[in-house]
Amino acid sequence: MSPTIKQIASIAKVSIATVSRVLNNDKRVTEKTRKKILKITEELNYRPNIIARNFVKKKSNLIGLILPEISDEFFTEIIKGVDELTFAHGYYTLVASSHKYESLDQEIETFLRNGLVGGIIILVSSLNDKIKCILKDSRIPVVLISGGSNIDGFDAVSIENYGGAFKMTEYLILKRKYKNLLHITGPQDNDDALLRRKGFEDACKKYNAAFRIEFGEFTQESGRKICDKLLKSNSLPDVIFAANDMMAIGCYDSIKAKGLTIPDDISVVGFDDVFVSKYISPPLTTVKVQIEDVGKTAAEILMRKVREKNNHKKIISKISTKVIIRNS
Amino acid sequence: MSPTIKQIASIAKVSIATVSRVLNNDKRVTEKTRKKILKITEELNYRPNIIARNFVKKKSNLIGLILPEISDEFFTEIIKGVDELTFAHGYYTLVASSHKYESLDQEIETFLRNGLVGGIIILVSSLNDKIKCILKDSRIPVVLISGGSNIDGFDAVSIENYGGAFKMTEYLILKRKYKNLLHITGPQDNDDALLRRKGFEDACKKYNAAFRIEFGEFTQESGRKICDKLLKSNSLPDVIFAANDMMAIGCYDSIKAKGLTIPDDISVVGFDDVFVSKYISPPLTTVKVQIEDVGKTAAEILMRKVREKNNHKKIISKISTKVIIRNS
DNA sequence: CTGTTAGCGCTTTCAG
DNA sequence: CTGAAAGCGCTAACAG
Repeated sequence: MSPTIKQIASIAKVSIATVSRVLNNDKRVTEKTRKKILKITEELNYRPNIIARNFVKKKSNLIGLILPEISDEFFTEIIKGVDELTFAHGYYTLVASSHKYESLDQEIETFLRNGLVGGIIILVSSLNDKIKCILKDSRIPVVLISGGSNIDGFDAVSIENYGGAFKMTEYLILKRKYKNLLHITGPQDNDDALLRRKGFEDACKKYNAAFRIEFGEFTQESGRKICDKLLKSNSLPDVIFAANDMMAIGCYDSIKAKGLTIPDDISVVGFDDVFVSKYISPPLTTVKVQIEDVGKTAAEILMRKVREKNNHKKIISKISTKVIIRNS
Repeated sequence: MSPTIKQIASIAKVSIATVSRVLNNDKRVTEKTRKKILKITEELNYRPNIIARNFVKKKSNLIGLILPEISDEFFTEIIKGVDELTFAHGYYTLVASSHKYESLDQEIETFLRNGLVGGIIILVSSLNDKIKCILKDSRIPVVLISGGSNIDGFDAVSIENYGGAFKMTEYLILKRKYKNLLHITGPQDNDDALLRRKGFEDACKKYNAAFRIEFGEFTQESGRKICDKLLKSNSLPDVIFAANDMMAIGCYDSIKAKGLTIPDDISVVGFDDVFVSKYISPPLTTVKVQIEDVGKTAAEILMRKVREKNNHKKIISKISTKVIIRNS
């Protein structure tokens, strides 16, 4: 068995309370006994039982990170950002994919109440009422990573979706002189997709450009399919603005398969700036999102909430975006 | 406060033992009381306190996954593989980057003994004696994800590094008729790098091909630098076999900057088959590693060990590799 | 079938 | 400054 404070106490011939005090840097111990106890813990290579400690203190040094799935780069960056920050605060990160939302609400509820974690970060593409309701009376702090709309009353960090899409569209119309634009949006219940679309539409309207919308799924495959269909028709837009890079890459596949060239025959731009975007040919013009910052910021907010139990001020943070001009 | 079994017991007018029994599917409870208690737990929306449960049972439904860092795709895939499998077994995954190995051994030791996790998966590039020693007398199961050499006495999963490199080299010599090869290896204390290099060398020797080695760091930057230096010299090899794709991409950067073309002027191949490899131009010929399987297999082994406490047979699993021929 | 009770390892009053 | 003792929520003998 691992040594316990009881054993240490008996060896040091003091009470367990004293040992506990030393371990918790309580000042009320003579330097002499402190030294003695420290020496013994050292020799026995003692590690406090965190479970026991968490149990009695009714708090946890774990934070939960619930993701819809752990698949692409986007999630890695978030995990990384969260882990870095929480680790620096002495917390561990429990990563749980909500496994295709089979029962996101159940999973959230369990996490909220089983005492395992002291706080929780949830990445949701959209917030339904049921989840809102569950979250509302959570006793542990919750931070949302979300599209950005519809997060009334929650701490959240989101991407500057609207602004990024607007800026990109502005660039396409004003600098590139495109007059006929097409936007491939993401899943219709996805907040990020919604806001990017709105940014696109508003910019088009503002500058009187012709535009239309196609409905994708944020996957490479869906981008390819939509583009295939498009190329068969006889009304090509000047540019395809895909709501994420993966769909843009799907468009690349389709366009190249047809023997057309980007951007001469048709231009394609994306959103996210995933790793591959600068390596594909031609390098993809896109809206850069510093995703690691999303995770980091969410963790920062959460850590603050966990510390300052009484701080109930809602924090909403927006991670800015930037148009990256390459050659597509 | 969240409801406890005590409250449920008092409402149901039974003892806490009975409540505990129905919660743990103990048969020794009448259907009637079981129903009654279940109804109450339902109404109160009771969730057992996992910390308390783990504490008294002296086991944990958490498994720890220690990574050197959470940066690239390689780690995402592993996290994904591990999470999927453990989740299916009712376990959660604690992801901890060992944060640039500041003190990997300390971190491992803490994990091993603080009671938090019931098992642990460690990704190490090489195993030093100190870590081995710590691992040797662990009371919880440990599975290593490692290069493959030097893992005597541990459960481990590794990549078929040697075989993959050998196959690739064979292909380069036999099919592509290259006579003068160069290998950029990885960090010198990295087992994966070591074995890939050995596979390369042995194949070259077997077929009497000329070869030399350059020393990289597994980073894109190091690949670029080495290649820059190489292109300035007057002894170009027919092909550069980089020990991973990122260095191969670095070579691409260097070669393209010089205005040379791949593979006509010089060929480049890699190892890993990361996501971007098929998108760069020209698509990279490489050795594919099914990395998700690495995580999944490690988790599988760990789950088995956690279940069958008495099973002390060591399991070593090797994930196979495959040469992917593209156009580089 | 059900209740009583001890105790997991630790923190935290409360006395001394 | 130090010790005794209670108790966190739950499980698991042990009695009945």
